[in-house]
Amino acid sequence: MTGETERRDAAEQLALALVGAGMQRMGARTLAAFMFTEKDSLTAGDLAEELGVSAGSVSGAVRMVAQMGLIERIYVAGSRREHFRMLDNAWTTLYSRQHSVVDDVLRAVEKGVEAVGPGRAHDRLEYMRDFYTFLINEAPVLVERFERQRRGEPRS
Amino acid sequence: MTGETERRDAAEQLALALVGAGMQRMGARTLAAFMFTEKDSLTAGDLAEELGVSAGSVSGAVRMVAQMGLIERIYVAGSRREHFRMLDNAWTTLYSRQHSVVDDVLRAVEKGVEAVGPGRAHDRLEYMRDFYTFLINEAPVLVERFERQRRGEPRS
DNA sequence: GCGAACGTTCAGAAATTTCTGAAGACAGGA
DNA sequence: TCCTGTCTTCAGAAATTTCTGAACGTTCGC
Repeated sequence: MTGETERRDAAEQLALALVGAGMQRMGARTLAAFMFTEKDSLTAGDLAEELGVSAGSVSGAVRMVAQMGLIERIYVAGSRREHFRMLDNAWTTLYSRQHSVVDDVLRAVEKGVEAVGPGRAHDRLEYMRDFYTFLINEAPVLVERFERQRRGEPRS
Repeated sequence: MTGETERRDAAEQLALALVGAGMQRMGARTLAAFMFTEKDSLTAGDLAEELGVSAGSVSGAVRMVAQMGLIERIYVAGSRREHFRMLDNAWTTLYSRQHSVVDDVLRAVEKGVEAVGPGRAHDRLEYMRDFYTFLINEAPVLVERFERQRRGEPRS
């Protein structure tokens, strides 16, 4: 249907959008490569070639993305190289992870609430705290709802 | 209750957390300053002094934060300076804005779906597209629910 | 029109992030 | 044990982001 060039362009564009969303460049490109491959798994060498970067860069990027829980190492018999595969729930995982960032903000705000006496600032901080708390609680519910809906299950 | 130092420390900590969430440093510090002030409004000069940075930096940061819709210019009679105030709905606004970033990702993914023929990649892209579409749709609902709940209104 | 008070812009400095490539570590086979 | 293929680490290079400060605009009062 489409040429190799179009595929790569689309992958690069996705990577760019992910960078815009706050991801490291190399990690984003790695994830996009997994997104667009037809192969079962990719090795560090595959990635280096596909992305046109050094082995060192790939090593770092893969480590980061793996630790984010988006890809996993798999062991392929008869191959000495390490193979990686993208997890099915990578995107929902990524969404949840972004909420761990929200958690950091929330902790900072809670400290603020304690550090400030009554007044406008205190009120503002409480409002913010409440909203972020709400988000933290609702995010997993949202993801769960998506998954249920996708599996075609009836609403709980 | 607390000293000036504690207040500033807490503000800096919030700024740091916001940077972790992907905000520009200066914008985050500006927002934190608004969060922690007891004043009605702040001028560029106030911010420069509070944050210990140049007028140029403040100008850029204020522009960015204002354009994000988190603060607004207000006109104070008898003052030639421009005053700024944080909007009450700043945090829900910020949350919604983050979803405009999600929108960029979604567009890139949709392009990918078109650019790739049937196969694993196509399936993965579709799954991702569906999840991000779901998020885009649900985010405003979530915010609305928070606001209703906060106003103490009964569940719709 | 002129000066004072503010705000903005922008070129370059400073700081930070990102990438590379070479050296090293490690595992397996001979 | 030594060699080979693969992965990791890390110091420094390159690119990018961020901040400053000086020059320039604008507005207002006189």
